Amino acid sequence: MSTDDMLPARQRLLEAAQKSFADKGFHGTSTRDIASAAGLSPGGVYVHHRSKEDMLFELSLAGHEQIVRLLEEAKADHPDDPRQQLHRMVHQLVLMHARDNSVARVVNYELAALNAPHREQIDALRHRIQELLREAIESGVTAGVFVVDEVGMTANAISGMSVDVGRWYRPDAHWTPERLAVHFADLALRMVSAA
Amino acid sequence: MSTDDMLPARQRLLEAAQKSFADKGFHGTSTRDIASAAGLSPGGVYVHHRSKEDMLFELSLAGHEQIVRLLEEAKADHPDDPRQQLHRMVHQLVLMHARDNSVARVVNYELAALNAPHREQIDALRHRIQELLREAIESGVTAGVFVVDEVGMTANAISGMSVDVGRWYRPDAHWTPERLAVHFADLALRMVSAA
DNA sequence: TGTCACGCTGAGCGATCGCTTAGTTTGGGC
DNA sequence: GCCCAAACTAAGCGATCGCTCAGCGTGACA
Repeated sequence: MSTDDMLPARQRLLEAAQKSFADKGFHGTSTRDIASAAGLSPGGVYVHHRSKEDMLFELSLAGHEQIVRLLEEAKADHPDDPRQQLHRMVHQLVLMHARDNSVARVVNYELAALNAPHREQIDALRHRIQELLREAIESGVTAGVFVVDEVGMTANAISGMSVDVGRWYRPDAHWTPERLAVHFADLALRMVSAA
Repeated sequence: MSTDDMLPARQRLLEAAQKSFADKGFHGTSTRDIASAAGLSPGGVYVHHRSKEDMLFELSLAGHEQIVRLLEEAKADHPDDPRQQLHRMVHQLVLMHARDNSVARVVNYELAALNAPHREQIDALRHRIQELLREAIESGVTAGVFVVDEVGMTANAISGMSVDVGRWYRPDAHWTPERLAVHFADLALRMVSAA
């Protein structure tokens, strides 16, 4: 075991669930997997969490809120410079998807396992995320800084290349999350500039 | 039921598995789900397929081979024009990920459910796919047509935005697969051109 | 008409699933 | 020293899992 021994059991369970959901999927993970990874017996899970789906929701909610926060900060940091705003947004997004890669996977690939009310809450946050990206591009077009013929599609392409980092990225000394983030943010600016 | 009634049972089973794997995941799909969607009893699956994992492998293999074929055709169609070659590659890739979006999901998101020997075969095809994209960019750089400082990262960004289409795309009268493909291919060219 | 191969059913095997519950342990407040 | 709440275990519930298998029906061929 690691330093996780010192954390409260509730936290240890969430971290164990996070890891397992990320690399085996929600349905590929048993509550016994989670319990034993957290150093508890199978019944120990339910002292701290109502259900397996509830753990997924808690993790998914925290992950989505983190992304919304990052994008809103990026927006607030550069209120009058669309280029810097978009650059910072993509930088933060890619950084997060690389560095907290297991969080990113749960956020983007385990939505189908949420129940209906939980799914609705998450969908509202996802809508907000797309909206922030779209507005950043839109404002650059309005200011005449960006040249984009299809704002919505371009927003999807930029968020897509960023989100997909969570799928393929593996920690690497050469391709650090920071280097990736800078390069992807530069690419995003190319995507919104005239050819 | 649809016209699927006319197809041989083996094919019907594969199509049912495809659909279910795509929207509930491999572990979220039971062999009984597959059987009943194909109009068979639970035991009927094993007349035609050795195991559930074997069905996943067959689907994954066919999907990956389709992608390799599309990219190799794109390469052969424009052997001396890096811009047209890359444009065609991204166009084909996005078209496929939008149009055959359930195939794309199985291809990209169910790799972890494959057993070790099957996973190795698939990984070889995935390596080939990345190689084809990377070479297309590389040849443009060599020819002085593209301006790219990190070929590998750029290849990952371009394949990432294309692959991610499989995750979010839903059939839509306005955003047809064809329109998406053209727009994403244009964006890819922006990504490899000087700012 | 007899028969044999083949597609398929339906019962069911052993394992594992999410989750509950009775009971044990433990540590802080009186 | 006593007590109670909270943390946790071990056993086990009913359901469902992937998969097997004995047997049934049917169509092609002798």
